[in-house]
Amino acid sequence: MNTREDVVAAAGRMFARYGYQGTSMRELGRELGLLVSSLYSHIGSKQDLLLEVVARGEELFGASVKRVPAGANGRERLRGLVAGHIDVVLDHRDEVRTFLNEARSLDEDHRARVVEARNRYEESFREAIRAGAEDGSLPPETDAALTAIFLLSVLNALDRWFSESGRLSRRELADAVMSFAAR
Amino acid sequence: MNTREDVVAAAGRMFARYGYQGTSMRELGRELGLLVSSLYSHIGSKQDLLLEVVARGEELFGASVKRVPAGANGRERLRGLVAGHIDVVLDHRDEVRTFLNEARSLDEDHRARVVEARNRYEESFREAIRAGAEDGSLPPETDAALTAIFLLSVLNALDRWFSESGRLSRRELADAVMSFAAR
DNA sequence: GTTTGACTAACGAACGTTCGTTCGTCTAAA
DNA sequence: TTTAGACGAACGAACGTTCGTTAGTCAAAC
Repeated sequence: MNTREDVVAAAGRMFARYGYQGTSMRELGRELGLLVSSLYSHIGSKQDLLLEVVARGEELFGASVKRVPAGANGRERLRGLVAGHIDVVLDHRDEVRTFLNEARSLDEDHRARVVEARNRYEESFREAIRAGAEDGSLPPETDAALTAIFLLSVLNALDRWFSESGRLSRRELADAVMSFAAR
Repeated sequence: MNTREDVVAAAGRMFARYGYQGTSMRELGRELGLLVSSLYSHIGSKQDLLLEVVARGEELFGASVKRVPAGANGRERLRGLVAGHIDVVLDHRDEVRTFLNEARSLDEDHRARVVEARNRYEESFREAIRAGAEDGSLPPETDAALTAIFLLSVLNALDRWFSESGRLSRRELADAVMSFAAR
């Protein structure tokens, strides 16, 4: 017997691996040992499923920002954002992948909401960098906009190569990412 | 009247925008003012179309590597690779996007070939970085593997934000990317 | 100078399959 | 006795592809 939670989780897994359009409801059912029609006891539509997975990704990043201590200096806040991002990406690969890659399959309104959430998130990086450049914890000439984009480019690509059993720990990875941004 | 070239170009455009699975042959036909069936006067199958677009992306990156002067020192070679990558990404957005994002829709053999091509390409970055660390043109402790990944993460994300009419020129962008690598 | 035949590009109908979704029914637990 | 979860059949629409056909072009053969 499956719960709604199982269905959403399996959808996340398959959306991340095969994409939204590449995932059929029949295959999703097979993943859970169910017939297609049985899925509709748990969910309203395939689009709802995507919406839910993407929303979870969105919330994970939002929660990560909130966890960064507000009192710290710019560099420490940026470090907190980087470490938080790493954790979110590696601990929730399916939701994050879907959030990052499959948002284009959302209807226009929801896609716009995702874009806005991403902008807000990126702004929190810019803000920390600007603060760091002013309080002296980061090089004063650091370009906040460009640095934020570069950092997020690196961070969002993580799950394509980073392995928990690899050469680097998460902490070492965060160090390496930070030393890219701040010198 | 359309040529085979028109069909491939339109396919690249649509694969880049909507994804392979998100592009129907009927919509591709509509883009060209043709009925679906007419497409098959020019191509063998939808998969062939993807294969061709991806192969073009592959060749563009391969050609870019060949354009880098072999005599230069490590840093200069890396700079050449970075500048070449920027040009390829921005001058051939459709093919590159399809090459980077839609390779998973290829059958296993061709996908494996793409992965191999990407590894070879990444290795040329690592090689230049290692050479630079040895010949003194880059900081001696530079981690070639990690730096290559970071650079390519940044470079591959370019077409999501870089605008030709924006604040940065391509040259300035290359400078910024290089200063990320070489610190 | 006309005819022939190969070739290209496009057509419209149809193929079998898969898609997401709906419906009424059954079963087992609450 | 109610109810939630799974079933199996069915829906119309869309999918990629194939088919036979047609109109137009161009060069060689007559």
